[in-house]
Amino acid sequence: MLKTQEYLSAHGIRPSAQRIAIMNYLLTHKTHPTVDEIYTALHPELPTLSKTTLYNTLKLFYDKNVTLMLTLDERQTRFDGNVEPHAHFQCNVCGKVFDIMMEELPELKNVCKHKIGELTISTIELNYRGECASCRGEKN
Amino acid sequence: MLKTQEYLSAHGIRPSAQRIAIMNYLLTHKTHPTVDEIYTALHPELPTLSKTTLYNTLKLFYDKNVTLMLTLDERQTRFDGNVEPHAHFQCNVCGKVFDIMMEELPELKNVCKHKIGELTISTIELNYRGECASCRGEKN
DNA sequence: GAAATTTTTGTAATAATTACAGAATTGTAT
DNA sequence: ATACAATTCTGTAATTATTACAAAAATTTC
Repeated sequence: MLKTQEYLSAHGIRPSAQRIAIMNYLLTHKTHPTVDEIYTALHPELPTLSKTTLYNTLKLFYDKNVTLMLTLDERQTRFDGNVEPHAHFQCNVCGKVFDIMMEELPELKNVCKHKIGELTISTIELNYRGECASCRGEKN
Repeated sequence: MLKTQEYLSAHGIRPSAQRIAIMNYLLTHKTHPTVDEIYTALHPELPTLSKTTLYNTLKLFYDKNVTLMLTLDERQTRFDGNVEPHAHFQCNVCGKVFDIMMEELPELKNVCKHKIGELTISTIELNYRGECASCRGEKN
């Protein structure tokens, strides 16, 4: 818990109880949760937490670069506390999202620059979709 | 107009007047329009077109692989009639979306397969974000 | 310890998307 | 051509993620 607090401070985020709990949840759950999932999970611990606070906090985390916002589904935004360069794979069947570590991701910036030039790239998002191992296995 | 009709038929889509108009719009406007933008643009031509038809049709096009659905913004889905392998760049400032042709995109499937294996990849989506040439130029 | 600032909360508003059921259109068989 | 069946289209209403806003609570500053 102390670690999370320092992590927030180091990124210029005042570590309130709510913020620590939310950040901690994101750091310990690599499931790319939606706002609703986070809200439900934190409810026992923080019964007074409001959705507005959750939205505000996640926006703050995003602005301070400690959280990614993923627009994998068209309806709900998902959040990711892992800000290392990596791609995502979402299964069409079960909907689960998997991390794919990919050191070569930053190199893709050059491919884009080479094609267009003149522009400044701040982020890259690489999303795969298909059928995951366990859903594929359930076919037989 | 005849071309679009054949294109739809070739993909197993019955070419109604609405469908032709919508597909035609997507093929001639590479701006990655939202549902609202398509609706407004087609209104003079098809005053009775309903939003529901538009949603249903775009879903159909997506299922039949003649249209991409882009989840670049978290709120609105955007649509793209260009199904050739390409990436997208969205400007943080003006919001415009640019195509980045990229033949090497299918190769990225192998990178993912190599890391995880066992899974089936159906689509790849690569999104860049940053500042476009003209917005960058307006700084001075 | 009081005032000022920041954070949190709850409610209400907004807006994209979907559900649904009837109307219109199109295709098919006699 | 006509009748019937299937498909497509339409408008309205419901759903739901997100945002706006203003007051309450907590924290910081002096």
